[in-house]
Amino acid sequence: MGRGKVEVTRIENPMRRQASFYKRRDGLFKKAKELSILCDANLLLLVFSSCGKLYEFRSPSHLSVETFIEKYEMAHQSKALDDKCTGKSANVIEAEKLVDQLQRNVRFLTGDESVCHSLPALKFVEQNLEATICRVRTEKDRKIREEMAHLANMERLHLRERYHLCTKA
Amino acid sequence: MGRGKVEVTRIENPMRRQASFYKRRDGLFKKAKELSILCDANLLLLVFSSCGKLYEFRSPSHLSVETFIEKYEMAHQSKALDDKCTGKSANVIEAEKLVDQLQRNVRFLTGDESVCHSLPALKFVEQNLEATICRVRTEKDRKIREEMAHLANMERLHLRERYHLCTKA
DNA sequence: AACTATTTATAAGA
DNA sequence: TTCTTATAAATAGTT
Repeated sequence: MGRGKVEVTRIENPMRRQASFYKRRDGLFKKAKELSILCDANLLLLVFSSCGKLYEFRSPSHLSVETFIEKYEMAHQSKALDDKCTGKSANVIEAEKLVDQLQRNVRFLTGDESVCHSLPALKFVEQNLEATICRVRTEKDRKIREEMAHLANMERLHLRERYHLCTKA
Repeated sequence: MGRGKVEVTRIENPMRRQASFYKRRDGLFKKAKELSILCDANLLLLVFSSCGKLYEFRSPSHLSVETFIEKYEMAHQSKALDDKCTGKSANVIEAEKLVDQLQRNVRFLTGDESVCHSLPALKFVEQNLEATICRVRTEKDRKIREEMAHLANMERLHLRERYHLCTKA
């Protein structure tokens, strides 16, 4: 692309690296936009320069970065579900991953790192967390009942089997 | 790019659109990779084809998509903080946005949509939420105490002022 | 998948 | 930065 073939390795000269960054960033965003329009694709592009500045492109059909992440998570959900069905021991690992992700978001919300939230904001978050924990507990209780019913059924079958053995003897 | 200038508008022919998608997607990913290596930039690229399939690129220095989102949130945090300092009424709107984001993540975890989580997973999530709500409450209480102290101080100053007025008279 | 005529991107220089 | 330009790279249409 230009005078002389480019070898894909880090540009050591900082000036040239910066110049190249501007040009290639612009080029990449242009290409991203074209792909989304020409081919009707949804896409998210986040670029952080080496000094930490953020540049962002989202295809217009999507409202927010979060919407993309949601879709991304959806696309991974089926995989996670498969893992669950095959290797049962992967359950906890999966849960840990999910919770870790939640933790990160929560850490952002509650702001361990010097963000001071307003009182109404905190009240709002608190209420929301209460509602969420309620939902999780309901689901947990349902699961427990389900498991107990399953055990009870197993027990019933087992007893019946023993009964048959006894009558045969 | 190619035989004839391209006008940037949706390709209506589905076959040609699909062909173009493959080529441009590959091109875009190549460019993304080059930018990250040549210019030492961190970047995330998520592409969803029109039929919903996900293609992803992350610069190697980042471990996960979540890490990117975290950085993205950080880059927006300062802006949010500014909003808070200027227009105090923006507080609740900001909180609502944050909580909405949390809600989305939580919805994914608790799975309103047919994902059935294991019992250990749910227990883990529950414990985690309990810890979180505890943190939020602590912060809320701190805020309340802070505000009360402020009011008490105002009251004290007010009383002293009245005392001066009385002694003068 | 491959080819190839063109357009497009961009590295280096000004 | 911004523009110019020589050259490499991408890709639309075709096979």
